[in-house]
Amino acid sequence: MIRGIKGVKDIPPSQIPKWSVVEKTAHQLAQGYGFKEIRIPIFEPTELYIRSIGGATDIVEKEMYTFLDRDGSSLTLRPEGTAGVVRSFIEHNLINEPTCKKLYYIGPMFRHERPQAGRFRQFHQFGVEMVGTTNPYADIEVISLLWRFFSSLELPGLTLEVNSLGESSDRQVYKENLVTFLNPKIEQLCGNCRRRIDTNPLRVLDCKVPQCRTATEDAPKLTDFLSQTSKDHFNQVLTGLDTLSIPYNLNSRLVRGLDYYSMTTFEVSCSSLGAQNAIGAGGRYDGLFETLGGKSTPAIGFAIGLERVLLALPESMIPHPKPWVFVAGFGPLGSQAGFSMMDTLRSIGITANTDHNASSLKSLLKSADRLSAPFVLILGDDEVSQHHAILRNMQTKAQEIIPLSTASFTLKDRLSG
RNA sequence: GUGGGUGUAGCUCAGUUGGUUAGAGCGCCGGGUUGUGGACCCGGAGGUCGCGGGUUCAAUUCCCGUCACUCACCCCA
Repeated sequence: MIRGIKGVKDIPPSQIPKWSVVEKTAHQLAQGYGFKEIRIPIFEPTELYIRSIGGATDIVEKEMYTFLDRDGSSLTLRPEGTAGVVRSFIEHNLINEPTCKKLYYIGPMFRHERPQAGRFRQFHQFGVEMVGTTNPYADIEVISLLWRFFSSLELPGLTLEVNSLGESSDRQVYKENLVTFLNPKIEQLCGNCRRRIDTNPLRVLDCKVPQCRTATEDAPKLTDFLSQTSKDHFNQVLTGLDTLSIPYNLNSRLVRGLDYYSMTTFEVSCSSLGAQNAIGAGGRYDGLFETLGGKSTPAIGFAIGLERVLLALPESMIPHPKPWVFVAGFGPLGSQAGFSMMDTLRSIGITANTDHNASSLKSLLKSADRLSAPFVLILGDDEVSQHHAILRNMQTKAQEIIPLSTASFTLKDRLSG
């Protein structure tokens, strides 16, 4: 038997209704905010991700699915969406397209991690990118869409945390101060963090190891190193969130794991999720375009993990199936008539189905029951010769005799009621 | 990559202090006669007890290894 790949899941028919609500909500809300959908490739040159995400990050160091193409060039299955969108943006000069400054995507991402609850090797993200403006209103709009997506789906136990990483010059000064603070305390830090002092000192603040927490309690705060411009920007974002009544917590330790973030960053976590509780996150990445060889262009976006959204999705959000009719044609005349009736129904948009393995009325009804058909159209030889059919409501057991000539219209009426 | 838990029927799980034909519930198939589903009753199919090795007269049960699943660390959405 050939098994599927570890951490790569099938989505069985029973799960599709959940996915449909979530995807539909994503499309409708994103478009309602003026975002246009973009579909980018599932694999890209490896270099794209190394340069955008950062060579010292876990994603690049140990989680990418990287392989050689036949010509020897290195390709990578996308571990996230922003890099590809920005690459596409630069490559096609989308900055000149007025309709392309707000883009969204939905699709699979790939990271070689050890699977656990809410974490898979192939997982799906819904993300948006707003390109070309430094205006704080852009930040607010993006966070508002993120928050509205979750509240439309009625996910319980959400917390929004926000922080500002400042401009890269702010961060440079801060980093030096932080390293000076950390170096004397190096003995108290975990092995991971000792390494981080050189590679990415900001992440030390994000460490969950208790000793690291206590060691960094009095660490200098990034907020104190922000330039006036950064401070003003961040304050306007916070004021905007207040105006829109979006609840948030300030978290000066919130550091994103991808190197390209700057200024505003945010993360939504969900208390009903267990260990992997980050359900959506994002921030500004004003430097990424330049990093990838484009013109300096500010941008902000987020990504949401759809599997995690599904885990937290309340049962009540799953829509009831549309009413449909099971056609039970039996006997030489009945099965003929049933078959053409089914086609007539489908031609006017009524969902109709039957079971070709059932031939007696009993077995047909049994099959209809198992498919939880709300209505069954009974068509035996007797009915055909009398030019009518029996419409059975499976829930109430009520049956009515309807003329064959107008059956499809009667059906349409009954199903919509 | 590290650690814990689990692996018995299609599914959820009992069980065997090592001993002839391994159980339940649900599901599935058939029957309870002739054209009416779900309930009930009766019957039936279905398992190399994850795989490999070891100990033993004897292993599904004990030991070792391995693989898979799962949760957590880490990291992230």
